[in-house]
Amino acid sequence: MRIGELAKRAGTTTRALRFYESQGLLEAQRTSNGYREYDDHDLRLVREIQSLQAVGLSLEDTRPFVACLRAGHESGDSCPDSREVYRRKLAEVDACLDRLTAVREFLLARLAFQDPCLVADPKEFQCS
Amino acid sequence: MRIGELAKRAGTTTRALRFYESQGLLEAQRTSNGYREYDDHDLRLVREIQSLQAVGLSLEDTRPFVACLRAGHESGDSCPDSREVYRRKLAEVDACLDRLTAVREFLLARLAFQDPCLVADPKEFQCS
DNA sequence: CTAAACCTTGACGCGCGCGTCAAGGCAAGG
DNA sequence: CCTTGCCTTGACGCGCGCGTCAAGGTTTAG
Repeated sequence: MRIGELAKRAGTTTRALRFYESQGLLEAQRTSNGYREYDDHDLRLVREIQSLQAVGLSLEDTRPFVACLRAGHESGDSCPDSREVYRRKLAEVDACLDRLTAVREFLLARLAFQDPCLVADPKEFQCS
Repeated sequence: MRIGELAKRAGTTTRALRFYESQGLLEAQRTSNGYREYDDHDLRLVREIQSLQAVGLSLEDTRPFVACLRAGHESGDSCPDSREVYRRKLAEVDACLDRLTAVREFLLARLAFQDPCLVADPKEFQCS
């Protein structure tokens, strides 16, 4: 299949596919007229990239998964490098959760602080 | 005080302060030679901006807080517009927490089982 | 007098994953 | 023949909050 059909079947754009190729994530055969030619295996690679991006991994982070599939493994995350990416991302997510939880509590506190303005001295807290 | 001293006292850079001015967040008097001149009130404004940025608010979101302080209020978050920003940000944070929690569970599942199952439909997992 | 250390405006760079022209080649239908 | 709809490479745009020169002017210390 050519790039347009691959894009359609993967639910993405030709621009994205060409970008993946420029980043060395996706390769393509070329027909005599210079058109890119893909097969179902390439579709599988693109879907792998998409699902990983959906989880918040960067394109760079998807590299080991793609390499793992290219190496013939059934799933992209069965290789050590891929699993290391998972672990690193998990640590990032945990840190992010902590930070956001703190931010959330800060916001709740600030919102609650002046809500009792109806009870407090109206000269100190202005609610308009 | 001039811009260098304000930057030092606020723990930021002159570039940031000039950028705030270009965004209409910070104003400055000018001396005869064209230098910006600030006072303690401006320092207060800058600190307000910084603390809000630390919570994850964009510069645009700090605008109501600065305006609130300029209007003479004791705290930047005592005005309705500021509180609305707080509420909107809280909703964002809550949504982000939900997404990150889902991502975390996905990562844990993938790491736990050597033989992984297929990914669910790719949804948006974009979190700051 | 010179050098250092301030200040000014203006403009480009960066990360990241593409979107969006631009300018053209190739293949097939009418 | 022309149009339509694919395809090619190349290059700039975007968001956001500044960093980082560039090319000067001003003030102060020695």
